[in-house]
Amino acid sequence: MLSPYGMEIVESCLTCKLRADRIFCDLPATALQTFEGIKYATAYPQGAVLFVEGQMPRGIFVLCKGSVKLSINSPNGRTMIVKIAEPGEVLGLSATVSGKPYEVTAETLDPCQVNFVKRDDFLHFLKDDVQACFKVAEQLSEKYHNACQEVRSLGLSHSAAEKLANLLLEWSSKNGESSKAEPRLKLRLTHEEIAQMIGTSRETVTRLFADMKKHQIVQSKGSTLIIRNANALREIANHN
Amino acid sequence: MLSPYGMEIVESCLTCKLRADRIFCDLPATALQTFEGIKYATAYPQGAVLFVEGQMPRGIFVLCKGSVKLSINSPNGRTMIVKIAEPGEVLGLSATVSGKPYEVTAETLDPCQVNFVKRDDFLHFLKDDVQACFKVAEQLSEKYHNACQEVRSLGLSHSAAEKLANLLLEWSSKNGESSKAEPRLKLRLTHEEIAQMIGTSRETVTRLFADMKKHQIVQSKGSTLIIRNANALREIANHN
DNA sequence: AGCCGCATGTGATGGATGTCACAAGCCCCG
DNA sequence: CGGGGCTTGTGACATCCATCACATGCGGCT
Repeated sequence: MLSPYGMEIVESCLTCKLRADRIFCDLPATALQTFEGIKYATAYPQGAVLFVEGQMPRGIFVLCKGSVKLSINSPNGRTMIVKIAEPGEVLGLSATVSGKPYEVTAETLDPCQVNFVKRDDFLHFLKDDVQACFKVAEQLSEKYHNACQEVRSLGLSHSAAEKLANLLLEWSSKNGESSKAEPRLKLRLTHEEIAQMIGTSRETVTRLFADMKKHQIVQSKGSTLIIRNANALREIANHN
Repeated sequence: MLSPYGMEIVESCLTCKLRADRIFCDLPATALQTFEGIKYATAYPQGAVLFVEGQMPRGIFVLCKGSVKLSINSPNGRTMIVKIAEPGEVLGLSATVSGKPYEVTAETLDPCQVNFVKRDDFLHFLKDDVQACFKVAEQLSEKYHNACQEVRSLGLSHSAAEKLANLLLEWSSKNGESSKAEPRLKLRLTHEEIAQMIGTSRETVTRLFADMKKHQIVQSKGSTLIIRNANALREIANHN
């Protein structure tokens, strides 16, 4: 079966093969059954906006497939990318729980498959199921943890180089390449977007990459980046 | 009855007069009873460190009286104040839930009264009580919300003036003075600490205050600050 | 009163980086 | 193959701010 955007749809959370390794999907069968009843399986094309910061919360979006850009925007057009969400992450959770407006804007980077649950349904679900409720607390802790990392990176480093190095190290640790001598990673974002992730300008990012290439710290092959000197990167990341 | 640091101790959460308006204290009697059984009422002098970022979580600290400075520190001695916690706030919550190290360092600014609950006890408590668990989710949402504000302020503003203006407006909105024509607020922090809150240097804060005084935007009387021109402040806060 | 320690005020200076302006490269598509 | 649109690369320049180095002020303690 194919979805509108050429994706295979995972029919049910009960049979989803990805269940075991997902934070929110490994509830006991009974809870999952209830969840089945209130969720809407949906699909979005690339570039779709799930919600905008400031909107009152309509509900949660469980990301099953694809990736979603979470950003914070200012009225004057500046934008800061907070995170690229991957499958398993629950979007709009904190706003849905607290009833306050969404904190961030969520926009799909790929075609995405998403399970949507209306706020009321979700709150009832939580109040009937301690386990689910606890899972939510865990997810929120995770989100808070990430936000703290963000604050740390933004607040404690003076140079843009430091932040970029940190970002690269973080990325390479996420895809399991960090243990290798010369980790590789696919750059899925433009310089512009990377700049928005570390709160600097596009030109600065370009120049930093140029510098790093000159100093043999990284090397790029098409859209893959090879880290040739991880120690030097770590050096930069921990100040100067 | 007087505690070691000259504070009156609130004996029991059941009779605490502050209960109604506190997020975590208004559970039903039965739950509160259980909570009574696992909490340790403790008191700390000014300058005490409740926990340090990076430590494995020992449990939660419910702040009943006093205020606590939450900060993020870098190995190179730089420090960033994330928040000044007030009574009712639960500290170390997200780390305790997730089992990851504390994200921040908590240090008392006054003599403080604190209810401590060990991690294991707390987790069992949560798993037995949906309501408490939901409260925790709400608190965590709140924390996440604050962290997002922090990211917004750090990431989306270019000038230190902007951040300082934002901070002052936030403070004046918190103590209910913001509606007045000339809101007043007590400055309980030094310029150094204010600088750490907005991620800039002490000298810059001093200079910014001097500027604002010169332009009749604020005026200081001892340790109280009077905002004479809130609109000008808002102007500064929303860019430049 | 006088002194010490901390908080605040202020000038000089250099460095990092935002911004503007434009060149060059790359990719998609007709 | 050629052109338009996005991305990347690069120079020149102004600006903001961290940093250093003192001066001043203020409160408490002896």
